[in-house]
Amino acid sequence: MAQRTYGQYCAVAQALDRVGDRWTLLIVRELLSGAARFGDLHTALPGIATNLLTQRLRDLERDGLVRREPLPGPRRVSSYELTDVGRSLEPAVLALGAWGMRWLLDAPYAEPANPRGFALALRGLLAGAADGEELAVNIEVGEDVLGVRTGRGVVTTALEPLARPGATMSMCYPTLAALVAGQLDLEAAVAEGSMRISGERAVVQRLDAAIRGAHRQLRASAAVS
Amino acid sequence: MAQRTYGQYCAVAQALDRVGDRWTLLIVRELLSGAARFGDLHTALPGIATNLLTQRLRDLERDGLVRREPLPGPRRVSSYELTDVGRSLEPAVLALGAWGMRWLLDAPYAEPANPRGFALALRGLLAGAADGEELAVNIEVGEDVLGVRTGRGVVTTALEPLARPGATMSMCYPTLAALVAGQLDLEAAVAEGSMRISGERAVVQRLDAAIRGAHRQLRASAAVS
DNA sequence: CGGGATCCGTTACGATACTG
DNA sequence: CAGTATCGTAACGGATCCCG
Repeated sequence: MAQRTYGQYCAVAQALDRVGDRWTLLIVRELLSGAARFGDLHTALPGIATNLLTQRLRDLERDGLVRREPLPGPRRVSSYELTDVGRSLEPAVLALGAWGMRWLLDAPYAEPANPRGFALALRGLLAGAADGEELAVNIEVGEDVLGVRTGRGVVTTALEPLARPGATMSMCYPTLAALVAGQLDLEAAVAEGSMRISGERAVVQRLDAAIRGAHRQLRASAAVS
Repeated sequence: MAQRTYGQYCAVAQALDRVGDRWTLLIVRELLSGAARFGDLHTALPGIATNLLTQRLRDLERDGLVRREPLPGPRRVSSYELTDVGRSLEPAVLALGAWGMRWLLDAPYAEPANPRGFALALRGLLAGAADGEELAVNIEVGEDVLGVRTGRGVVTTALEPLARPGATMSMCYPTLAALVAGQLDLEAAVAEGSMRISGERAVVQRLDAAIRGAHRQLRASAAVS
């Protein structure tokens, strides 16, 4: 938001002056799962015009949320990644996602599949629910592998597989969506054959318990409505 | 955002489809401190056009975040207040504010004074820092009185004075701003005469400690930048 | 006077085409 | 692939007017 700023003496307004523009927070959402190239972002943000994506990235760079790094190689290809300032938006993005989740709880899965979105969603789900649990799981879904690790107060998810996972789960995106939205639990998914599991069964069950715990919290806070 | 929706299968996008429009989250911010009338909102949101404020309130009402209630009296005056769905946005708004606070830490106070904004800011500051502390303080500032109460895991602030506060503080808005921004602590403010205190001195000191604790956390997370 | 509705110029956005 | 250029459309901002 270069021109239309609120300029209020208010922290929320200051935040929105940086990330309140259309598409901006969704770009940040993507980058919260790691660096990305222009084309990655353009794919993950269906409907954004290329000039607008350029504009937003320039704004974010100017405001110190995003750093642009030229990739090695002959072609002048850049990679965009969050600075520490940008990354520190994660709690706010997760809080917004926790609020917005209620409209997905009963929604059918919709294309296109967004690996980064699911990585972030899992991080948000597990952040409040998996304290103390030490888990390391790879989730194979479509072409992608999400590495999920929870520890003491820390949850990390990445698009890279973990080297030594306690277990590996394999499924398609609609199944993962149903799982994250709390429409399906692991038992049922395995029973109906939409998910395959290898590795330690107990690890998977603790993950399931954590996810279901997170949904209990979500449903409880959404039920007031 | 009626027309331009993201429509993605993503909780963040769903949230932004409801509160991602310009001004919308600032309207919610205002209403988080209690019901308000059209004119109150218009005053608190300098620069918003009246037609736009009307439009946003209608959108929020349609999406179930805001309820419109006719006030008693001959004139057909309405009051707008958040529904439970709307109120459940508070964590996200506070998280955004915590992130945006860094641009206020070294900024000079700017008009206009926004009592509701300060009430919310205090809530955000104390939410993470005053656990266990039982405090009840009235803050007299300008024409307004902010009632601040912290208890076990709960912080409430309102534009109403508390009936039996442990202490009462009196100051002007720039002083309150400096306090909330961590530019000034209570000792200094009292010493320089910009603040008057009555009631239990210990209560005020515990409040001071809580605020300074909150700023330690803020500075720590912002220092990474 | 509070609470809007209407009108209109300006800015931002969205779609597509084009270029190094 | 990573943008730039162009252009029609939708949203915003400011002012004015209206109505009880």
